Amino acid sequence: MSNDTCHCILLRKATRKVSSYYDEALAPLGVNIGQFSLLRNIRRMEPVSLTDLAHKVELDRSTVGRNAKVLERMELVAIGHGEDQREAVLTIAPKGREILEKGAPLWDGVQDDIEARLGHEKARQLQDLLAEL
Amino acid sequence: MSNDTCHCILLRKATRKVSSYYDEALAPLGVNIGQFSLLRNIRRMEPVSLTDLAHKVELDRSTVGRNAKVLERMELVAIGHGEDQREAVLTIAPKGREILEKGAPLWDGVQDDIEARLGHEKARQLQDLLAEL
DNA sequence: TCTTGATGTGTGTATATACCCGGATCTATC
DNA sequence: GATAGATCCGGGTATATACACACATCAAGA
Repeated sequence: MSNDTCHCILLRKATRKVSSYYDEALAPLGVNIGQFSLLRNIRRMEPVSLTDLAHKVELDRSTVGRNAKVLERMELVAIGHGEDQREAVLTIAPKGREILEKGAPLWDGVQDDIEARLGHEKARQLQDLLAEL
Repeated sequence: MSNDTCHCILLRKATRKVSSYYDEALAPLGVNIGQFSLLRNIRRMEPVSLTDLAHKVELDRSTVGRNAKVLERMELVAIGHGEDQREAVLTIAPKGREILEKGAPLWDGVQDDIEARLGHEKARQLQDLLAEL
């Protein structure tokens, strides 16, 4: 019984499902929604340190560090050093900008699909509820 | 902009947050919410094969297999063979039943907290919305 | 300047998750 | 009864995520 009403489990299922929608749409570009979103955050803050970025996206620093490394290997992001030699400074690489441009309409498509399915009212409700958790 | 309205990213954030609520509550028992929930599902279906369990919890078979292995190492679950020699059959071990009993009130606590914070109305709304995704 | 404490990373470890592939077993068909 | 196709699992590989610990660097004070 309880498994069907567990807020956590239901959230996880929904997250896996919705993630796959975005992942499928972005697949032609070779990135998943987590990477695409991280890329967008980096663009908005670049040049940005791992710590600042991690704070922004509300993920552990080490997690962001490892995710960033994947983006670096894909040549979507450049990881350099700031004046403070401790800082790893992230900037978007040319290929990364390309992905951002090509990915925008794909992301829009999924976003629109979801809102169309739920309706604007419910989509808004959902976001409000998630923020209250 | 878009990162703040991406259904997927917001879902992920909410999921991580809510997971931590349950994880903290269950921490004294040494299990997390994913393990506890899996345990509950196994109890409900035991003896159950990996494939059937995976189908039930909507996770990949290999994922469930690996998660089950962790539970086996913790001695919460026993993994044996059915008549069909291919099947890995899961059953709850004595320690597992203990965890299930002790965990129930802890799980209830978190569940109640969340519903108290949101209110029954919104809690219900949330679950309905998640199901529509 | 030297020491100390704070800050920023990277790595080790562990779980969660998915996809793919290979090996074992079962089943149906001939 | 033997073979072909279906089914089940395990392991390899890759990303995502967190926590703890060690190392490097910086900044402030003696």
